[in-house]
This record gives sequence, structure tokens and C-alpha cells, in this order.
Amino acid sequence: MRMESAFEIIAEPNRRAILSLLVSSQQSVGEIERQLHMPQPTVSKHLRVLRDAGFVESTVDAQRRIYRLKPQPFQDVDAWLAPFRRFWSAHVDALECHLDHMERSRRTKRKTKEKTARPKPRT
Amino acid sequence: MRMESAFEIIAEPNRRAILSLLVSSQQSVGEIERQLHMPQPTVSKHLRVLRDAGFVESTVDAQRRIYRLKPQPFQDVDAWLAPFRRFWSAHVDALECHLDHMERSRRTKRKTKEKTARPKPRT
DNA sequence: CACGTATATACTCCATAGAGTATATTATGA
DNA sequence: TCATAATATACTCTATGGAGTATATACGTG
Repeated sequence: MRMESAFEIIAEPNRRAILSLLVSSQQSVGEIERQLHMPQPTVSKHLRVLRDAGFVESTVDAQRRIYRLKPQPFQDVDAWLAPFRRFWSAHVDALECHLDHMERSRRTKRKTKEKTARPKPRT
Repeated sequence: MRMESAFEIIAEPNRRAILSLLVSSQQSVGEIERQLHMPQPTVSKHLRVLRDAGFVESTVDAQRRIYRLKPQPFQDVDAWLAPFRRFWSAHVDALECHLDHMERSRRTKRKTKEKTARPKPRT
């Protein structure tokens, strides 16, 4: 199983489900299995992939394995996304939203829409 | 070609390359073809997929097609990423970085590492 | 030490995505 | 109207990822 980029990893719906589960707290394989109604080998295999890709790490608790998230790959994806964020913020004002959502500064002067209406470069 | 989620779309390296290209400005098929050294049918096919998924749109200029980015799917990915962002910010201080990178607040008291050493919940 | 529980791995099968090649389509211009 | 450029599509081939099933491994307990 190659599975090079973080993108390929999160392309799989079940894997995304597992990751989303782990956001709330760490979980054992069995717990994941039950909550997502997936057969145990499936869970284990996906966890394997996730671990190899650095999305999760596991510790041993008796015969259970507890899995928890690791940040790196997420950050990679986020980093790739960054340039586009700059772009889409021109269209919708999602970034403004984003900004004063994260750190609601006192009296953010909302200078409305700076449309990046670029002139189409012919050839 | 099913290709449901935005994640599957950006799992493909060539597609990511095309998208990255389009960040700077809109491009015709031929231009993409040359810059990425990909055979033309390949480019066209990927563009098709990207368009179906709403990543790009095209307009006609003589016999050329000009492709440009569309924001929606990127935002979807970003939205999915959000919960994890909250999480990884606890580990590395990427968020702090992120924050005072985006909006450099006056005198950010960097209270070093708040390790989220949560007590393992047995069962 | 034998057994049940929890998890991992091995193996087969199948669907499908992507590459490559050839060809269709549409527009332009002589 | 014919030739050429620009792009799209059709088709075949192949690799591979994921499901499913069975089985191995490790641990804890009686």
C-alpha cells in the first residue's frame, strides 16, 4: 500500500469518519468499531493506514490499542489549502468571517468587498 | 466516473497541480498542458473531473477554453478541516502563530505549552 | 495452562481510476 | 469549403485500493 500524500488518506470516507470520531477524544479499536458500525478488520486496516501516514498514533492499554490524533498531516493539508483561501476570500467574504470569528477584535472596521476583478490576460 | 467528495478530487496529484496553477491566474488547456508537461487528453480529462466537482469553471475564447477556479469545494474541505484545527492548535502552537500572523494583536502573551495531557478514560 | 477478548494480518475478489492512444468535435481562417 | 488548431471524448489496459473472510498474535484471567 503506497498511500503517499495526506490527500489520498482523507479521500476515504471511512477514514474521515474515524478521524472525526477521534477529535472528541481518543478511542480504542472496539469503540470505533461499534460507533461506526464497521467490521473490526476494516477499522484496523484503516487505522493502520492512518498511522503510517502520521494521522494517528496508538498506545497500548492491556489488549486494547488506544488511538489518538496527530497534527502534522492536517497541517500539511491546511498549508496546501492556504493559497486558495486567499483566492476564495475575494469572492465570498469567508475570510473576514473567519478572521473575526477566531479573534473578535474590538471594532473591526469591515471595509466591504475588495473585489479582485482581474482583467483577463489574453495569452 | 463517480467522484463524489471534494477529497477524492484533490487526492490526485496532477489535479492538485492544475489547481495550484490556476491560483495565479486563469489558463487555457494548452497553457496548462505546456506548463505541467502533461499530454493534452490527460489535462482535459482532469479538467472535466474538476469542473464536475465544481472546482473550476470554463468560458469559451475562440477555440480555446479558459479555466478558472471556483471557491465552493475548497471551502468544503476547509470546513471539514476546522474541528481538527482546534485540536492541533493545542499541541504545536500553530494556532497562536496562525492568529497573530493573521491579526497581530498588541502584546500577545505567549503562555508556553499547555500540554493537553488528558487522563486516559478506561472503557 | 487453557480460554476468551481485543486487535492485527493474510489472502482473495472486484470495481474503478488514471494512462495512453486514437478519434470526434468545434472553431478559425484562407 | 477545406485545412488546421484547440479541445473533448471513446476505448482499452493495468494497477491498486477497499471489502470480506479467515486466521494469527497478544494479553489477561480463572
